[in-house]
Amino acid sequence: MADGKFDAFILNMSRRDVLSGQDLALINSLPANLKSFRRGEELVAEHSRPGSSCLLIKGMAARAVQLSDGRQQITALHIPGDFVDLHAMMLKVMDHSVSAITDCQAVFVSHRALYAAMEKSLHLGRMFWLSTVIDAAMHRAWNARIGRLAPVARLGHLICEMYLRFSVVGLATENSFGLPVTQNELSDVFGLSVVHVNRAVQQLRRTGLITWKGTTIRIADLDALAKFSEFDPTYLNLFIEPR
Amino acid sequence: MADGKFDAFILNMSRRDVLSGQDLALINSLPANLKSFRRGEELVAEHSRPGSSCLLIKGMAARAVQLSDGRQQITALHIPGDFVDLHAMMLKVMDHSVSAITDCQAVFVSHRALYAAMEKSLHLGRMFWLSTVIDAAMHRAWNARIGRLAPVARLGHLICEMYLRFSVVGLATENSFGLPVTQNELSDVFGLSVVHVNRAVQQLRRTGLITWKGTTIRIADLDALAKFSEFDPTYLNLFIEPR
DNA sequence: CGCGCAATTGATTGATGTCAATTGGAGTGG
DNA sequence: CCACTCCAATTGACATCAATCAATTGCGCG
Repeated sequence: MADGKFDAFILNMSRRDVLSGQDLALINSLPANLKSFRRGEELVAEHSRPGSSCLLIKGMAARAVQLSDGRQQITALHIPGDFVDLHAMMLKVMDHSVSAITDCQAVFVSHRALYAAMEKSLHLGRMFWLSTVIDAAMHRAWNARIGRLAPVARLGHLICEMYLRFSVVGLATENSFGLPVTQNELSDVFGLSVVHVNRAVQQLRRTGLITWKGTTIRIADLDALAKFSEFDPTYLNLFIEPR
Repeated sequence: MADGKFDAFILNMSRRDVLSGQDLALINSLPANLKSFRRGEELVAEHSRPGSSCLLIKGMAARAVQLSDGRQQITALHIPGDFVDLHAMMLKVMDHSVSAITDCQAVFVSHRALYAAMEKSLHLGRMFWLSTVIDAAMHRAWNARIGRLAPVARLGHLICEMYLRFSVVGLATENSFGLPVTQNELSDVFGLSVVHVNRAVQQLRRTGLITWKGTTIRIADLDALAKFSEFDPTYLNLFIEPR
């Protein structure tokens, strides 16, 4: 324990509720099986029945729903500290896959160990529940983004979200962060063609609201970007509440 | 208790796991505050902090994310037996609203009572968790639908989903069910214009895969419709598993 | 230096939104 | 039972948006 594997997850949860010493100890003593993945590799396969759930430690991963003709929709982007696959504990059979967007590291915790920890602390159990319910809230926001926002606004909205999420786990500076996602992957996030994503990126650059060079995004004016993109951070649940 | 308010919810859960006698008793003894709503009324307001969660008994309701200019995206459609707002228990602040699509009835159960029941049965707590995690899986499927399916396929996909869900709670016949949702509401579900929804409806009718008169939809060939619409029911979790 | 992937561009086709009527059907009052 | 109203469904014409196709450019890395 205290080897830091769970630090980012703890940061994440601590932004939403106070964790007791017992909760922290239980988390840190979870048996964690560290694995590394190369960009493009699958962490969890669609239709599989995982016996353990993965928590991302390093790099980025995506959940994707696959279509029969090979197209896919990315339904979530995950960053260090996200307990990505807690859903599998209740769902039993994966309705989607999780794969590495960059080289990444994740720890796998068996469902047996998670059940045991939850029995010792009902509150910790609720924290796990909370984590999946925030995922659901993000799914809703992504739905609205795809369904109702113009392409440029979709981009701005995602940038606001990712900036805040990276900030929580200490991976953003005052006004910039790294987003190692290709435009092709973004096209699967936004339900657009690659070409159109590219045009949206350029259009967003022209607004002057952001600078985007390589994988580094610098936000010139977060409030203005949020307004421009109809971004309301409520769904990220970044407030401490007893839960 | 045993007044039937929770029957549809129990049907729903029983299709996913075995409920013990204790679980059933706990559910049926939950203090339930019945309320009626007229079409268009709000059951739960965006940004509110509900102290209780609602379970739909009769009629249909929709979750919707609102945009500043009045547009909205419907992120879920709910039918009798759906414990619609369990999410609020963990989220504390609503990131979306729930409103009546038809006249409807719902019971409200206080979070205090739900916490108490969950303390008596960890398994029941997991059933509540499961319910929200299935919602998340549906959100993912809806994401893929909006992002990657053609308008006609989106319609077919929704029809498959609603048919199965209505079947579970005994509200569908062998091959038909009632879907009291206007094309205008469907446009907010699919992220399309009303006009285009109308054209998609007609196009789907022309395939002969369904008949749709008034609010009644008859499915001529479910397998063919599912194939046509890239519908894979995995995400609905319609299998019994110990959870 | 050259390979390979990602980003970018232009031209074109096809899909979807918008606008403006019109039709159809259920319910209401006379 | 008929006229009227309201709302949902439908239609056609047209403008826009976004996908597709086909290169080309730019950049990181061996």
